[in-house]
Amino acid sequence: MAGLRERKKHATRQALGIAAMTLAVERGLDNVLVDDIAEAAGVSPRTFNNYFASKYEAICALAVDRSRRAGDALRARPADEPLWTALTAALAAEHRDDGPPTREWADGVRLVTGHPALQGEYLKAQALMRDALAEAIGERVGADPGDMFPAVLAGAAATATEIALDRWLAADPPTSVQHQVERALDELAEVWSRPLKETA
Amino acid sequence: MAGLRERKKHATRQALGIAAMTLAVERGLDNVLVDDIAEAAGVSPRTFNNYFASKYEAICALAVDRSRRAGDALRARPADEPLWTALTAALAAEHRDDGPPTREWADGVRLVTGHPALQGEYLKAQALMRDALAEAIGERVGADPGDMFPAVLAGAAATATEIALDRWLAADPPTSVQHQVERALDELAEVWSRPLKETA
DNA sequence: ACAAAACTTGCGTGTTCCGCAAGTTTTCTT
DNA sequence: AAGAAAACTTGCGGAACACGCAAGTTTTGT
Repeated sequence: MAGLRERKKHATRQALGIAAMTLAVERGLDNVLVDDIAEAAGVSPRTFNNYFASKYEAICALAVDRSRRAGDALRARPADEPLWTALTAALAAEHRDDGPPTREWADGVRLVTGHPALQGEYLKAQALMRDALAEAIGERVGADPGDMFPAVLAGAAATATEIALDRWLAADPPTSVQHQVERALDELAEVWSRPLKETA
Repeated sequence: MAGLRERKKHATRQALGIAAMTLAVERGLDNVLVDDIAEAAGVSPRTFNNYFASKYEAICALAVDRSRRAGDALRARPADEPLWTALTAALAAEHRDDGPPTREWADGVRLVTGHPALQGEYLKAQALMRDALAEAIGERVGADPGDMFPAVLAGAAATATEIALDRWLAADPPTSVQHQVERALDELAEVWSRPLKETA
């Protein structure tokens, strides 16, 4: 059951992350102070900085957590499944809508992916996802150390996911993220099949 | 000849970037103040912040500039050259050693790619490179708007370049960056040729 | 039940980042 | 060539931030 201490820590981190994101969406990024976030999460301002080095980091915490799960999601797929199937399923599962109402979530994503001041933090989350995926892919296919296949595939999948997110934000009428992710990965498979050296 | 104003601005920006990077390598990132950088570059502290929003941004300015050039480097290749040849040549050219002595440069790269506080800024530079390359690739192959080929290939090339840089930093005996980039891109071509859906 | 380890909190401080307004330099117009 | 317009630099001022430290509190392990 993972110890009280750890559960509390996790809860605080999450509370801070959600508070940060919510406030930023509601009032605009520049009208949110660290103190506000701390207060909304019910901890002291000083404690905020024990969890996050900046408010931007806090706002992107959810994205980071998702990235962290990506590797495990892939590992959770049955071992006899082909890599591509497993990868698609893992990424789709990770983008299932279960959290907050999609509308607010979309605003959050728009903020995080769109605001210049958050770009750095968001890119960290992306990079983490690439790394997590690459490691899991490497394990699954038993790639040897120097092989860049895992990193390249993970990067491509991350790119596709990013494009899927963009399309989802722009989609009218709205669609599910999951659907966009699946579609984008389909396209990725097609793209990958094009002979590189024969392209004019 | 591009106007005096613009030349001056460019010079200041470059001076600040170099000063920032040099000082950070010499003394360690935490022992460099914005004031130090400004003084070393011969401008007022306030002016520093007209050019960069943070000292981290200044330190990564060189990387950003390089990224910016990547797209043009590809565009500069003859139009009748196959894409892959042009891409390899462009990236190799962009990593020719011409700047400062390789040893100091390596320390700089190590700092920028290694220090946690700089990760965000460095990732911005990488992202810029992907975007720049993607755009140039798109133009070259005449991809239509929705096609994710340019983005995916640019991402893969960026990944390979990154790996090349890592290997270069670790190489003993030392090799040229250019060589590592060419080798990594060769490997990328091989990786890309693997059938995605048939991978176990 | 007791000690060790981990976490929270308030305080204090050095640094940062940016708005503002005045002064200077470059560019544009005629 | 001269004067107006636009762009850049600089100092001042202040709000916010990030973090070390030490004292108090909570959880954990024995």
